[in-house]
Amino acid sequence: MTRRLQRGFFLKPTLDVSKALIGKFLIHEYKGQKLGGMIVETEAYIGKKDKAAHSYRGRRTPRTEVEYGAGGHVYIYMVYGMHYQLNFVTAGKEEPECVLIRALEPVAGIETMKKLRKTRDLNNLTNGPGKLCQALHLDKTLYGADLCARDSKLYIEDRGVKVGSREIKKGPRIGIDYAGPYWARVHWRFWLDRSWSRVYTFTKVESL
DNA sequence: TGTCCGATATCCT
DNA sequence: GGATATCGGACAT
Repeated sequence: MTRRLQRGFFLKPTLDVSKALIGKFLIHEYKGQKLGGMIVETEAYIGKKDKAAHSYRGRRTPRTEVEYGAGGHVYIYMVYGMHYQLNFVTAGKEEPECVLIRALEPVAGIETMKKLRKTRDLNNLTNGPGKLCQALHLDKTLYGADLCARDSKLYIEDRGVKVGSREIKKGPRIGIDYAGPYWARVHWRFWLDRSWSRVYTFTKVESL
């Protein structure tokens, strides 16, 4: 049984949504072909109080605007001038919270994704937030897109994969040292322990 | 208008 | 493990 996630899925506490997304399938229909895979790593950004979030203390700019709207919309932006980062808006209106998608296990359209990524290495295809955007051809044009719209080219599927809570590991988020020791340490990153993504994860943790 | 620097990836040694 | 590519948002001037 496969079904697309509907609005209600995203209108919940952001940490819950971050964990619930593990094991779901992110699909982008690009040039008539499905590209995507199973979500295996996420991070929560809980606006207002979270110093690591773009919407810290309610910062509201053209970039963060979509975070103040309804859950289930896409917040995507560029970092370091060359990588995109895919996020989903969560929680209620006026609460600027979101989930960053950090890694997938590639499942659909693998050959096309290899071309987009210019690599033959399956283990290097979607194991990072910038990499998965390149593999699925996600860019600024998707800013504000509605994952729950009937005609959306980007959506999340529940394909019936069961993930036990014990299989979900958690740890500090990546690359946010600027947020100070407290926010850099909260365990708001989640990953599927059975996935190869743990290799990526553990490497990064060692370097913290 | 100008400056700073980031929720990274890659290539090199 | 270290350098560096390369854009544009945020905020100060």
